Amino acid sequence: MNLKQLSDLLGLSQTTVSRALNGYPEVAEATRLRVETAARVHGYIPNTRARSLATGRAMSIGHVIPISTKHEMVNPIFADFIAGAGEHYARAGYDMHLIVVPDAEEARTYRALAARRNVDGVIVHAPRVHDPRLPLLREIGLPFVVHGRDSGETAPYSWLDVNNRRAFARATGFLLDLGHRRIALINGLEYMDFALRRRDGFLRALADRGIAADPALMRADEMTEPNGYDAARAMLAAPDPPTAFVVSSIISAMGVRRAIQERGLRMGADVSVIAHDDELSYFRNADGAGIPIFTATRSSVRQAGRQAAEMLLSIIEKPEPDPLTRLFEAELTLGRSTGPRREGD
Amino acid sequence: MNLKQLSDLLGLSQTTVSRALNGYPEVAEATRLRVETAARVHGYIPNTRARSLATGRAMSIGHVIPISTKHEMVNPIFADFIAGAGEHYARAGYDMHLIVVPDAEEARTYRALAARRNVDGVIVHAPRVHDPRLPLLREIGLPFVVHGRDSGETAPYSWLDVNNRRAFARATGFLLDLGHRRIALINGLEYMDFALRRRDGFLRALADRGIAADPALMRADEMTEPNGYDAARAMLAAPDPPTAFVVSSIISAMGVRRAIQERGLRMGADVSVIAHDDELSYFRNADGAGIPIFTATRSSVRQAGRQAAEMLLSIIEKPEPDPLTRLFEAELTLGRSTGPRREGD
DNA sequence: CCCGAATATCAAAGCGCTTTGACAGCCTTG
DNA sequence: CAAGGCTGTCAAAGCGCTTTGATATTCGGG
Repeated sequence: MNLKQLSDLLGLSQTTVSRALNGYPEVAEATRLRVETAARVHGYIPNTRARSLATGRAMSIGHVIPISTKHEMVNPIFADFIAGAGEHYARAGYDMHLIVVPDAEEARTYRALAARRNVDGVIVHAPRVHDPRLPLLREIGLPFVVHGRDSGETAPYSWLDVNNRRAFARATGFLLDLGHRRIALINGLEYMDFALRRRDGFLRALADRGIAADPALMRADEMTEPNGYDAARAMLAAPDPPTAFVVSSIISAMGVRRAIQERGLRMGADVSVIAHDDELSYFRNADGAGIPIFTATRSSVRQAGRQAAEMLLSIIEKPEPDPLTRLFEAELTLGRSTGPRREGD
Repeated sequence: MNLKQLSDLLGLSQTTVSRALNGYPEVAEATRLRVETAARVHGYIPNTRARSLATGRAMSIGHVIPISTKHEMVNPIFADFIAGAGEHYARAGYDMHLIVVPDAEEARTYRALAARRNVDGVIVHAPRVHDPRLPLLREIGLPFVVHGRDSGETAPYSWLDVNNRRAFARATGFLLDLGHRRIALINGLEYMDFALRRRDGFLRALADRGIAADPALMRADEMTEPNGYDAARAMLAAPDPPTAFVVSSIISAMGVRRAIQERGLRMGADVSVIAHDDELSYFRNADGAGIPIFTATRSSVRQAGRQAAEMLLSIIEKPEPDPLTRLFEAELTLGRSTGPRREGD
């Protein structure tokens, strides 16, 4: 069933039917009603491609997820972010287009994306420092919103991000308040912008108390469970082990917990851990009773997805001269993984 | 730069330019070369929407990911599967379209998807038993490949799946060989088809040795770390605890391991665990030395994604009367989480 | 040297929709 | 009652591409 068939059926012109369906004012209310019921009855739904060819709007948003060719990893927060964004798109009548880009072919892929005009804008995931995608997208003229920020980028752009620096400074400060002095940082890869900010926050909190950071207690790697385990195990086995950990992800924190337990120590009593919790659906940070397992800096990545979608659509639908930005504060939620430094440590 | 501009520039008709670019034989080789270089130089890339309006092919595949409204969870294997599929699409010149569907609105969403004609086919994720999506898609006439199977579906359809029944039977058999008799199953939600098959395999292996299954040792739930922990903890605290676990996911297995350690037991020595390993990029089942942590039934979900994409494209490009099916055998890889039953248990 | 086949190119129709500009018909208003 | 303003509807152009059917051009063979 296409527009022509429907309008023939109704004895109206395609123009009138199209207008009726798209809510234009110049069609009589009685006609609109007649058209709408006919459309419903016959299951008429406009062909997206024809429509977007005519309007110039693709009604589709691209999500560009970089696959690090080195590690072949997909960011685990990606699925939840997508789910959040998808909710908003569905409401707004947009489609979601996924573009999996090996970092080697970024430029080519983006140019093709823009030329082929099948998305109205993109969400940029996992920005690095001096991320080449931002100037590229600007040059191409494709609207975009970045999930995260790029400290290396000087020109303004739209982004939303959690206050990573503040969150990690607070987490570290909290551990210092508990008396800890040997605090380790298990971070993500530090060419990722968020990881750099977290590191900054960590270092700043230490510096504020006049404590020198120990490079042996800082590790940056892909945020997997085994990596968390390996890092923590090595540190705990060293001569002057940490009494507390700040960890960039719940996933690596699970590895840290394993290393702690394996050493016969109790998390929360002997060793404290604060993790960053993105509220991933498969790692709800809560025990059966709903009490958080990890003390955590918390910020829902799913919620971020919803907001990113909302921002991008608003930019596309009515472009503003100034870019949109949104900064979330992470909550610091108390769980059972932190406690005062034990005497003698 | 569009086709008209390019052909004007070259002094050729749009027809010739289009044919030259699309590899039709009726254009002189010299002309083709001239056209191709001009296209490259001026960065001409055909507008997808116009092209697919003309050809009737969307050059786009939909991935329908159900969001269980109850749990608001996104299947964690989804990201890796997508990454694998994405690789193949990129090679074949297809786009990937994501459709996040709350299970309540399935029918409506699919019908709209088909009517709007913006995908040439879909991959169905996470089939349930008697999944309504299969008959629906067949009725609509949209080509599809199911990742997994639907035991409740009698009509033939294209699918690819891992031999879950066999894998879990082997895993259980292996534990029986090691002398274990009290073996627990920590499964996924059993309205999911894969979970049901795993359960079957588990039960069959027990039955083959004449061992009665103990309902107290069987649990089906969302495969999260806390759920694995809760289930294992409860079982280990009961009067006649299991000496081994078969677990449907590496993620819940991490919870099981936690419960074991917390009880002061050693995984692999006091209690054995076999997990199903989808080779998720963030949960590589290996320690620093590359030795698997968990003994596991292993099958790469990323590889499955690649294959699913390949199957679907082949179905779309040259439809066969019979559906395509592909069954993988999971490897049973020995890690350090299994060992013989201890005396006296 | 002409004819017919093969080769290279083209004009135009069509994909299904939106949107512009025009046009009937009707109602006010002076 | 004519002029002018609304209303509701329409025909047709256009979005950028592919593809059909036709038309030049070339070439070898009789």
